[in-house]
Amino acid sequence: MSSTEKSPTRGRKSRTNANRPTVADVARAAEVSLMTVSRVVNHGTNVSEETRKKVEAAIAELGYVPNQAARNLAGGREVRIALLYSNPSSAYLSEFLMGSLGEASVNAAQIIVEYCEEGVRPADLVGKLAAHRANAVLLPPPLCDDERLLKRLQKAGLPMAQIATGRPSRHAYAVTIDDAGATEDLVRLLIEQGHSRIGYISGNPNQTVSELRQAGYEKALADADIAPRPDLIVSGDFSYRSGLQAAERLLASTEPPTAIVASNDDMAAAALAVAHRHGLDVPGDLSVCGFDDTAMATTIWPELTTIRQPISEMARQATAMLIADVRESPVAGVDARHVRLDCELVRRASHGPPRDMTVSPRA
Amino acid sequence: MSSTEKSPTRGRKSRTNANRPTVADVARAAEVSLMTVSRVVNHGTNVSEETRKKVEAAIAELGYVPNQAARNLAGGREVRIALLYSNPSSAYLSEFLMGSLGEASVNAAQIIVEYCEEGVRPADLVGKLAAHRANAVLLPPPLCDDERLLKRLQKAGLPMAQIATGRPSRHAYAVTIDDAGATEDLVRLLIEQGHSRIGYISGNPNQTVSELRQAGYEKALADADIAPRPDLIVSGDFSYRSGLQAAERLLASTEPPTAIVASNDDMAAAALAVAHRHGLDVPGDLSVCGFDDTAMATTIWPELTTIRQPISEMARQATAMLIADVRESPVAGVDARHVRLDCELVRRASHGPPRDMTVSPRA
DNA sequence: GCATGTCATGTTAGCGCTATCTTCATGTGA
DNA sequence: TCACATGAAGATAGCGCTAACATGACATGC
Repeated sequence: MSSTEKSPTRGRKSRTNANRPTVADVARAAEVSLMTVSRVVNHGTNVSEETRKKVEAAIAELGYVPNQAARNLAGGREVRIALLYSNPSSAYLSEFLMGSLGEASVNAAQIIVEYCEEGVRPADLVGKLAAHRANAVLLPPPLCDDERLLKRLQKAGLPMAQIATGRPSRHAYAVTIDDAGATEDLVRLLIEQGHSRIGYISGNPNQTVSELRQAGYEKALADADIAPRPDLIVSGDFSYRSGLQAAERLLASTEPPTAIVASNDDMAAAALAVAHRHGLDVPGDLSVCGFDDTAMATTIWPELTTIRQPISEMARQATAMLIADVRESPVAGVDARHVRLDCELVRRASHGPPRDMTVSPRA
Repeated sequence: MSSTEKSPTRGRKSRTNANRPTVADVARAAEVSLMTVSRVVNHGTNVSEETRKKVEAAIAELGYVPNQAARNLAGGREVRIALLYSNPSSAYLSEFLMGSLGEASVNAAQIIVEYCEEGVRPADLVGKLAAHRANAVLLPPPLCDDERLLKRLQKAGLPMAQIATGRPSRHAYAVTIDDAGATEDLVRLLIEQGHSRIGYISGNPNQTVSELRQAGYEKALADADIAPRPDLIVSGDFSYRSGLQAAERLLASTEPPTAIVASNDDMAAAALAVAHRHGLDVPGDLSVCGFDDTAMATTIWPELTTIRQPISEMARQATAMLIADVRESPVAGVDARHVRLDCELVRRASHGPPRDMTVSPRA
């Protein structure tokens, strides 16, 4: 029942958090007032260069680190960002979290991870968010495309950020990549290597990026005057399983493709497995490309040629936007901003010229 | 420059956090004092049943949620747990994070995710932790087995928790499973189905669980009076890549195994891929089993028979232990507690009786 | 009956920080 | 010259909560 029994500094010490230096300590050391220290630590306006240096020296010497709890209390602007997820693709999620948690940690914001079932009622969800005191929401795919959810969150006045959506909302922040362009690049690469029968495995139609990626594929073909063949476009849903089926169908064709572009890495990995099961050499007999550059891409063999999507960076930026919104702009929701990040074509070992090309290149 | 210009409630409102109800509001509504509300919200000792009900009703009515920042400030016991990771196996990490973040969120603790390179100097690391004001450390594998790191953290007086280690330290909390027993069960299952040539792909020797799992394999063989064959034990390092090589070696044997037990799912998946490349049917020609039951196990085809390791629950419990330590026990480090959780053999489609057994069972 | 204990509750004083107001020195232009 | 803006500080008052102590109402034992 008693813990501070033998503590030499009763009462006092037991409440203080491991007697860490406080602003007061720094102020004393630097021979300035409390507020001056606070000003230096924060924006740093209205402080003379000389004073700032003194304070900074004192901070360094004492190893002062601001107490975030006190800051939040005094400032009244605690940032609690709910990360809603429904797609348990662990590779995506963990990379996402790395970016988001990193940014949150730097800015002393809280990330609350909330699993959101497929058919959850948006109203219930909003209630839950309130209970968690969330004041911003992070929406990775596929939730970023859920219109009802977006509308509900907007109505609740919560700033939100869509990550990797194909259709950024006017009422939300959004961080995207050029899905169409990236896919186009990938397909163009294959065409340049001599492929003309290029199969495509599309993504889940409930994610808006699926359309964009497919459009990129079609555009690349059109630009090269290759007539699109409907039998070379097979629908998947981003799962490995669906990739297996899709690849089987593509390879069962009477005139099978010499390359398969899958709209994510999981399905590309599945296509690879199917190719091997059919006794095909990759990339000798069949080139296979993916999208995302998740861990899977370098896990499997041969390593996948794919599009590197900067998931972690996207999460980081989205988180930063929300933090800025909550901390600064009280008129949230109107001046939403959309950001598009670059992505990169990563050439690895799963693609190459088609077999007939290696015999007589440039046919 | 000015934001509260037209605000009807100057000064006052701009500082308060979206005028949420506070203890004072609840106290007023319930007609009791501030402290009584606090007591109800916390431990709840020394409050009459009648009063408690009144307060709880008021809390429910107003939708009061305690302000954690204020609590931490007043209580002086902010919990900041550093999660050190070096193994970027995303499947593991994201499941781990789910458990840990969930528990942390419920208990209003902070999780700080810190990437820790292979050869980082423990001294530097401790410095970094101090800068983050971390007051507890979570150590997933393989860091949980780094003796130098453990020693250094202990010296720094930081309570720590090892997750999935084979060698719990006296100075740390630990959450483990019965790695040896689980592997034994798996191998026994194969033996019961008629296998006797069972290959084994071991894990990274820098993780203590590797030994335990292999010991389980050997024990199961010994119990069944099957002479161990050194050529059936191949070393891997938990990576898919190493699994490919190991499986190739096993299958290249003059008398190849009829089953392969890999000490994790990634390597089992690799073994599966190699089997397919060799034209072997799984499980018809070869049974393949894994360990962990990560997303990989159900992603690939056929789905993997494996050991389900409750990663998320392990992370949750470890986090809970650390929170309890920081919040309550000031004599940390001595009364460390170790917990062992149950794990489960998950029978899926990648195992079955060996081919010759299907012809003449019970040979 | 009075000292003493126990329980339910109230009062007070901060936790460490920042918003806001105030002060005091400097410019600046009429 | 003085009113007035501007910049660089300091003083003060809380943010919402809880630890520690104080109070008052009973029950207990001698």
